[in-house]
Amino acid sequence: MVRQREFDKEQALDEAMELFWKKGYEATSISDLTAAMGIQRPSLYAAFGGKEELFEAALRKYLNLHAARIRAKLHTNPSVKEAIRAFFGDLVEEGYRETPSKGCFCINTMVELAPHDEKFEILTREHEMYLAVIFQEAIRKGMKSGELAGSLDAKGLAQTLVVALIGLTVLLKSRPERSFADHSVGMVLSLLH
Amino acid sequence: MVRQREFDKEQALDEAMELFWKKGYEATSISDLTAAMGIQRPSLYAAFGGKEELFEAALRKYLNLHAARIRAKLHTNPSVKEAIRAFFGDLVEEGYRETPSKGCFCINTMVELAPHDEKFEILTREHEMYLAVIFQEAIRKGMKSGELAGSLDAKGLAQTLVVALIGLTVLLKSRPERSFADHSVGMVLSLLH
DNA sequence: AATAAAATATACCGATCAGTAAATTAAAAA
DNA sequence: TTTTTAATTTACTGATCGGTATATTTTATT
Repeated sequence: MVRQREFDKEQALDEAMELFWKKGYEATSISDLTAAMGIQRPSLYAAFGGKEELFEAALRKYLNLHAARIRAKLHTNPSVKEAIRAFFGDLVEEGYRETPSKGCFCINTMVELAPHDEKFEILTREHEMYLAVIFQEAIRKGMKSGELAGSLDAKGLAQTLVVALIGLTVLLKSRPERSFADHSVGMVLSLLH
Repeated sequence: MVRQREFDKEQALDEAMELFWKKGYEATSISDLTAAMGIQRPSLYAAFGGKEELFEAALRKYLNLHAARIRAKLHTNPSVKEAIRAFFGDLVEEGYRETPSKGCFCINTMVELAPHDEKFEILTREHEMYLAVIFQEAIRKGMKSGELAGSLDAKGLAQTLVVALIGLTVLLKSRPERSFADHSVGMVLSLLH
């Protein structure tokens, strides 16, 4: 009955995600996108609607992958303290290895679009709140196991870790001396003691 | 010998700074700028060179004002602890009052331009390092006066405050529940004890 | 008053922007 | 095999982009 799509929609969305992640919304043109996605212009509009709809789809995909990746990282190590330490260590490590530093697609969008578009304000806010919940779960787990003091404020601590995560991610884009990031990570982790 | 400029260059630069700060580099057009600055297009190019040069001039002006404002805020209160508490309190307060939240021009530039333009990577990095020095001076002052423990790591602590400042500023763009910001501020301030 | 230098205003440049109309091609259903 | 539906390709739209050529106006110097 119908001709079928010649490209893989998820794969094309992945390419769009990478490009929007790396360059942001305004600096990415439809021509950039079609080139990276390997499709023609009308195919993009037929499959994804338009630039903003495509951006939103790419961001939503990123948010899902991002949250899942963080949750997984926080549960690979039996020690919650070690897991969180490794998480921030890897964050810094990757920030210096990757060039240029794409940072976090969610954070990039909070800065570029959230202030002027309520849809992205909500989307990014809910993601950051969700990340706080993920950290909170890990902290509670450590408190239950006795690894962390039962007197800790799990929620406040988790929210503080998210603030530090955002701050570090943005700071790394300017490639400061390594000790700047390392000292900050150490200080933040000391809140777990 | 020559006709003199009919507009005030510093005043025009202020308008450009506000606009770039609010909208970022890519989303701000020359037409937006001339309208806000109240000048004609060729006057802009004659006085400032071009879009990127104007952006850099606006950013440099912001960085100077920003650093001076922070230094002043940290020295209005005889208690360093109270001064830092007030600083972060005001930051959160303003983040919720101002709509939309312009955030920090330096942070916006770190996210939008630093990863792809070494000039802005350096400019923003040096500003954040300078902010850390300003915080460090305040902390050392508190240590000398006996208000803060002499065992504190002033440098690391100052760098951590900068990371928290960045994280909070970005987070506020998504307008999270107030307690999110307040709890994080409280936790970070607890590092001063 | 004449001259020279720079700021102004109008109008324009080619390039690129996001988005689409029209024609062609492919493939499933009849 | 014919028909129908949608994906592809090519080419295009008007609008806007950053930047500038040209001509006019202003003002200090001669």
